[in-house]
Amino acid sequence: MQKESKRCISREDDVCLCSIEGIIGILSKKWSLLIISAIGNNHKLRYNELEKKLDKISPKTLADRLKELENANIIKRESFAEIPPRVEYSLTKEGADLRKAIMPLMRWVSSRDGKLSS
Amino acid sequence: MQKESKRCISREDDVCLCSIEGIIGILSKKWSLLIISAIGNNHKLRYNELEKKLDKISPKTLADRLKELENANIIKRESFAEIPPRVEYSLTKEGADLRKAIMPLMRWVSSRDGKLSS
DNA sequence: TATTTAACTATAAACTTGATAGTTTAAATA
DNA sequence: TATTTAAACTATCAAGTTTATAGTTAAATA
Repeated sequence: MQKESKRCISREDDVCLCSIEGIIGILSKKWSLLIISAIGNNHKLRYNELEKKLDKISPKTLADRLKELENANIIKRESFAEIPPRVEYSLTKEGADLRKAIMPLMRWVSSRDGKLSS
Repeated sequence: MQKESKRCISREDDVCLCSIEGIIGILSKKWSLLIISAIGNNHKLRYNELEKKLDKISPKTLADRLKELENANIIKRESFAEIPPRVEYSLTKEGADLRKAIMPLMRWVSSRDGKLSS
Protein backbone atom coordinates (compact mmCIF):
# COMPACT_ATOMS: atom_id res chain seq x y z
CA MET A 1 0.00 0.00 0.00
CA GLN A 2 2.46 2.61 1.18
CA LYS A 3 5.29 0.82 -0.48
CA GLU A 4 3.47 1.17 -3.77
CA SER A 5 2.58 4.81 -3.41
CA LYS A 6 6.24 5.69 -2.96
CA ARG A 7 7.07 4.71 -6.48
CA CYS A 8 3.83 5.86 -8.04
CA ILE A 9 3.53 8.66 -10.48
CA SER A 10 -0.15 8.79 -9.75
CA ARG A 11 -2.54 7.15 -7.37
CA GLU A 12 -5.73 8.13 -9.19
CA ASP A 13 -4.69 6.70 -12.49
CA ASP A 14 -2.96 3.37 -13.00
CA VAL A 15 -1.21 4.25 -16.23
CA CYS A 16 2.16 4.40 -14.60
CA LEU A 17 3.47 2.79 -11.45
CA CYS A 18 6.99 2.71 -12.71
CA SER A 19 10.21 3.74 -11.07
CA ILE A 20 13.33 4.95 -12.78
CA GLU A 21 15.16 1.99 -11.23
CA GLY A 22 13.32 -0.45 -13.48
CA ILE A 23 13.13 -0.93 -17.22
CA ILE A 24 12.18 2.72 -17.73
CA GLY A 25 15.67 3.62 -16.55
CA ILE A 26 17.14 1.54 -19.37
CA LEU A 27 14.71 2.87 -21.97
CA SER A 28 15.49 6.41 -20.86
CA LYS A 29 19.11 6.07 -21.83
CA LYS A 30 20.34 7.65 -25.01
CA TRP A 31 19.89 5.38 -28.07
CA SER A 32 17.83 2.63 -26.39
CA LEU A 33 14.57 3.41 -28.17
CA LEU A 34 16.29 3.85 -31.52
CA ILE A 35 18.15 0.56 -31.11
CA ILE A 36 14.95 -1.32 -30.36
CA SER A 37 13.19 0.31 -33.32
CA ALA A 38 16.04 -0.37 -35.68
CA ILE A 39 16.26 -4.04 -34.78
CA GLY A 40 12.49 -4.42 -34.87
CA ASN A 41 12.13 -2.71 -38.23
CA ASN A 42 14.80 -4.89 -39.76
CA HIS A 43 14.05 -8.19 -38.05
CA LYS A 44 17.77 -8.93 -37.54
CA LEU A 45 20.78 -6.64 -37.56
CA ARG A 46 24.50 -7.12 -37.15
CA TYR A 47 26.61 -4.92 -34.92
CA ASN A 48 28.01 -2.78 -37.69
CA GLU A 49 24.73 -2.55 -39.53
CA LEU A 50 23.38 -1.01 -36.35
CA GLU A 51 26.38 1.29 -36.17
CA LYS A 52 25.54 2.58 -39.66
CA LYS A 53 21.79 2.91 -39.13
CA LEU A 54 22.31 4.72 -35.85
CA ASP A 55 24.61 7.27 -37.43
CA LYS A 56 26.90 8.84 -34.76
CA ILE A 57 26.59 6.30 -31.95
CA SER A 58 29.95 5.38 -30.45
CA PRO A 59 31.02 1.72 -30.41
CA LYS A 60 31.24 1.69 -26.63
CA THR A 61 27.74 3.03 -26.20
CA LEU A 62 26.33 0.60 -28.74
CA ALA A 63 28.07 -2.32 -27.08
CA ASP A 64 26.93 -1.19 -23.62
CA ARG A 65 23.31 -0.72 -24.71
CA LEU A 66 23.21 -4.07 -26.50
CA LYS A 67 24.46 -5.87 -23.39
CA GLU A 68 22.02 -4.04 -21.19
CA LEU A 69 19.07 -4.79 -23.47
CA GLU A 70 20.16 -8.39 -23.73
CA ASN A 71 20.32 -8.71 -19.95
CA ALA A 72 16.87 -7.17 -19.72
CA ASN A 73 15.60 -9.84 -22.12
CA ILE A 74 14.59 -7.32 -24.78
CA ILE A 75 17.01 -8.45 -27.46
CA LYS A 76 18.73 -11.71 -28.30
CA ARG A 77 22.33 -12.08 -29.45
CA GLU A 78 23.34 -14.91 -31.76
CA SER A 79 26.92 -15.36 -32.75
CA PHE A 80 28.28 -17.54 -35.55
CA ALA A 81 31.75 -19.04 -35.45
CA GLU A 82 32.96 -17.67 -38.74
CA ILE A 83 35.88 -15.57 -39.82
CA PRO A 84 35.30 -12.66 -39.82
CA PRO A 85 32.83 -13.20 -36.99
CA ARG A 86 29.14 -12.65 -37.44
CA VAL A 87 26.73 -11.63 -34.69
CA GLU A 88 23.05 -11.01 -35.19
CA TYR A 89 20.73 -9.15 -32.89
CA SER A 90 16.97 -9.61 -32.89
CA LEU A 91 14.06 -8.86 -30.57
CA THR A 92 12.87 -11.42 -28.06
CA LYS A 93 9.13 -11.98 -27.59
CA GLU A 94 9.23 -9.37 -24.84
CA GLY A 95 11.20 -7.05 -27.06
CA ALA A 96 8.62 -7.41 -29.82
CA ASP A 97 5.87 -6.52 -27.35
CA LEU A 98 7.87 -3.52 -26.22
CA ARG A 99 8.39 -2.47 -29.81
CA LYS A 100 4.63 -2.49 -30.35
CA ALA A 101 4.25 -0.35 -27.26
CA ILE A 102 6.72 2.24 -28.51
CA MET A 103 5.40 2.45 -32.05
CA PRO A 104 2.85 5.19 -31.28
CA LEU A 105 5.66 7.20 -29.72
CA MET A 106 7.98 6.70 -32.68
CA ARG A 107 5.22 7.67 -35.06
CA TRP A 108 4.49 10.81 -33.06
CA VAL A 109 8.19 11.65 -33.02
CA SER A 110 8.69 11.14 -36.73
CA SER A 111 5.63 13.16 -37.65
CA ARG A 112 6.80 15.99 -35.43
CA ASP A 113 10.41 15.94 -36.59
CA GLY A 114 9.10 15.60 -40.13
CA LYS A 115 7.07 18.76 -39.76
CA LEU A 116 10.11 20.73 -38.68
CA SER A 117 12.44 19.54 -41.39
CA SER A 118 10.07 19.48 -44.36
CA MET B 1 16.46 11.33 -50.66
CA GLN B 2 19.98 10.72 -49.49
CA LYS B 3 19.59 13.32 -46.83
CA GLU B 4 16.69 11.33 -45.47
CA SER B 5 18.31 7.96 -45.57
CA LYS B 6 21.17 9.25 -43.41
CA ARG B 7 18.92 9.81 -40.47
CA CYS B 8 16.63 6.86 -41.10
CA ILE B 9 16.36 3.86 -38.89
CA SER B 10 14.74 2.03 -41.73
CA ARG B 11 13.97 2.68 -45.33
CA GLU B 12 11.51 -0.17 -45.77
CA ASP B 13 9.28 0.85 -42.93
CA ASP B 14 8.22 4.39 -42.14
CA VAL B 15 7.71 3.89 -38.46
CA CYS B 16 10.77 5.84 -37.52
CA LEU B 17 12.69 8.50 -39.40
CA CYS B 18 13.94 10.09 -36.28
CA SER B 19 17.37 11.23 -35.29
CA ILE B 20 18.76 11.48 -31.79
CA GLU B 21 19.25 15.21 -32.38
CA GLY B 22 15.50 15.83 -32.38
CA ILE B 23 12.79 15.37 -29.78
CA ILE B 24 13.79 11.74 -29.26
CA GLY B 25 17.02 13.04 -27.75
CA ILE B 26 15.04 14.93 -25.14
CA LEU B 27 12.68 12.05 -24.46
CA SER B 28 15.64 9.71 -24.08
CA LYS B 29 16.96 11.65 -21.14
CA LYS B 30 16.51 10.32 -17.67
CA TRP B 31 13.18 11.37 -16.09
CA SER B 32 11.61 12.95 -19.20
CA LEU B 33 8.99 10.25 -19.75
CA LEU B 34 8.11 10.09 -16.07
CA ILE B 35 7.76 13.88 -15.87
CA ILE B 36 5.40 13.96 -18.84
CA SER B 37 3.35 11.09 -17.41
CA ALA B 38 3.18 12.63 -13.98
CA ILE B 39 1.99 15.99 -15.27
CA GLY B 40 -0.48 14.36 -17.65
CA ASN B 41 -1.91 12.06 -15.00
CA ASN B 42 -2.45 14.94 -12.64
CA HIS B 43 -3.48 17.67 -15.06
CA LYS B 44 -1.38 20.29 -13.26
CA LEU B 45 1.54 19.91 -10.89
CA ARG B 46 3.73 22.29 -8.95
CA TYR B 47 7.48 21.99 -8.81
CA ASN B 48 7.63 20.36 -5.43
CA GLU B 49 4.66 18.10 -6.09
CA LEU B 50 6.70 16.78 -9.00
CA GLU B 51 9.73 16.43 -6.76
CA LYS B 52 7.69 14.22 -4.41
CA LYS B 53 6.02 12.14 -7.11
CA LEU B 54 9.31 11.58 -8.88
CA ASP B 55 10.96 10.28 -5.73
CA LYS B 56 14.78 10.68 -5.95
CA ILE B 57 15.06 13.22 -8.75
CA SER B 58 17.51 16.01 -7.95
CA PRO B 59 16.31 19.63 -8.05
CA LYS B 60 18.84 20.49 -10.73
CA THR B 61 17.72 17.69 -12.99
CA LEU B 62 14.05 18.49 -12.47
CA ALA B 63 14.63 22.17 -13.22
CA ASP B 64 16.71 21.33 -16.30
CA ARG B 65 14.14 18.87 -17.68
CA LEU B 66 11.25 21.26 -17.08
CA LYS B 67 13.00 24.03 -18.99
CA GLU B 68 13.90 21.70 -21.80
CA LEU B 69 10.35 20.36 -22.11
CA GLU B 70 8.99 23.87 -21.95
CA ASN B 71 11.32 25.00 -24.76
CA ALA B 72 10.22 22.00 -26.78
CA ASN B 73 6.60 23.08 -26.33
CA ILE B 74 5.63 19.92 -24.47
CA ILE B 75 4.78 21.55 -21.17
CA LYS B 76 3.58 24.98 -20.13
CA ARG B 77 4.77 26.90 -17.08
CA GLU B 78 2.46 29.32 -15.28
CA SER B 79 3.74 31.30 -12.35
CA PHE B 80 1.68 33.25 -9.85
CA ALA B 81 3.04 36.29 -8.06
CA GLU B 82 2.42 35.05 -4.54
CA ILE B 83 4.52 34.54 -1.48
CA PRO B 84 5.60 31.80 -1.24
CA PRO B 85 5.65 31.60 -5.02
CA ARG B 86 3.46 29.21 -6.94
CA VAL B 87 4.28 27.70 -10.30
CA GLU B 88 2.12 25.20 -12.11
CA TYR B 89 3.17 22.92 -14.92
CA SER B 90 0.72 21.39 -17.37
CA LEU B 91 0.88 19.75 -20.79
CA THR B 92 0.46 21.77 -23.95
CA LYS B 93 -1.70 20.40 -26.76
CA GLU B 94 1.42 18.84 -28.24
CA GLY B 95 2.36 17.47 -24.85
CA ALA B 96 -1.06 15.90 -24.47
CA ASP B 97 -0.66 14.23 -27.87
CA LEU B 98 2.75 12.99 -26.85
CA ARG B 99 1.35 11.66 -23.62
CA LYS B 100 -1.21 9.63 -25.57
CA ALA B 101 1.60 8.25 -27.69
CA ILE B 102 3.54 7.24 -24.59
CA MET B 103 0.69 5.56 -22.78
CA PRO B 104 1.12 2.12 -24.39
CA LEU B 105 4.79 2.21 -23.38
CA MET B 106 4.02 3.23 -19.82
CA ARG B 107 1.42 0.50 -19.56
CA TRP B 108 3.87 -2.07 -20.89
CA VAL B 109 6.48 -0.86 -18.42
CA SER B 110 4.20 -0.94 -15.42
CA SER B 111 2.87 -4.38 -16.24
CA ARG B 112 6.42 -5.67 -16.61
CA ASP B 113 7.77 -3.99 -13.48
CA GLY B 114 4.64 -5.16 -11.71
CA LYS B 115 5.42 -8.76 -12.57
CA LEU B 116 8.91 -8.46 -11.12
CA SER B 117 7.93 -6.83 -7.86
CA SER B 118 4.76 -8.76 -7.02
C1' DT C 1 54.68 -12.72 -43.05
C1' DA C 2 51.40 -9.09 -43.76
C1' DT C 3 46.65 -8.15 -44.80
C1' DT C 4 41.76 -8.25 -44.18
C1' DT C 5 37.26 -7.78 -41.61
C1' DA C 6 33.55 -7.95 -37.87
C1' DA C 7 32.82 -7.26 -33.40
C1' DC C 8 34.02 -5.55 -30.10
C1' DT C 9 37.45 -3.46 -25.79
C1' DA C 10 40.35 0.28 -23.62
C1' DT C 11 41.05 4.85 -22.32
C1' DA C 12 40.67 9.58 -21.50
C1' DA C 13 37.93 13.70 -22.39
C1' DA C 14 33.35 15.81 -22.61
C1' DC C 15 28.86 15.98 -21.15
C1' DT C 16 24.82 14.75 -17.96
C1' DT C 17 22.95 13.75 -13.52
C1' DG C 18 23.16 13.67 -8.42
C1' DA C 19 23.71 15.46 -3.57
C1' DT C 20 23.62 19.20 -0.83
C1' DA C 21 23.58 23.87 0.55
C1' DG C 22 22.09 28.41 -0.41
C1' DT C 23 19.01 32.36 -2.42
C1' DT C 24 14.77 35.15 -2.76
C1' DT C 25 10.44 37.23 -1.01
C1' DA C 26 7.07 38.91 2.31
C1' DA C 27 3.75 37.55 5.46
C1' DA C 28 3.20 35.27 9.98
C1' DT C 29 5.20 34.53 14.49
C1' DA C 30 8.20 35.21 18.78
C1' DT D 1 12.04 44.23 15.55
C1' DA D 2 14.17 39.83 14.56
C1' DT D 3 13.26 35.26 13.25
C1' DT D 4 10.80 31.77 10.96
C1' DT D 5 8.46 29.76 7.04
C1' DA D 6 7.63 28.03 2.43
C1' DA D 7 8.06 27.40 -2.73
C1' DA D 8 10.84 27.42 -6.48
C1' DC D 9 14.51 27.29 -7.80
C1' DT D 10 20.27 28.25 -8.42
C1' DA D 11 25.20 27.12 -7.40
C1' DT D 12 28.73 23.95 -6.91
C1' DC D 13 31.27 19.97 -7.06
C1' DA D 14 31.19 14.86 -7.19
C1' DA D 15 29.60 10.83 -9.64
C1' DG D 16 27.90 8.57 -13.60
C1' DT D 17 27.17 8.35 -18.85
C1' DT D 18 28.53 9.11 -23.65
C1' DT D 19 31.97 10.30 -27.17
C1' DA D 20 36.15 9.93 -29.94
C1' DT D 21 39.74 7.29 -31.17
C1' DA D 22 42.97 3.65 -31.14
C1' DG D 23 43.70 -1.12 -30.39
C1' DT D 24 42.54 -6.35 -30.03
C1' DT D 25 41.27 -11.04 -31.86
C1' DA D 26 40.88 -14.75 -35.15
C1' DA D 27 41.99 -17.47 -39.40
C1' DA D 28 41.82 -17.61 -44.27
C1' DT D 29 44.29 -15.46 -48.10
C1' DA D 30 47.92 -12.73 -50.93
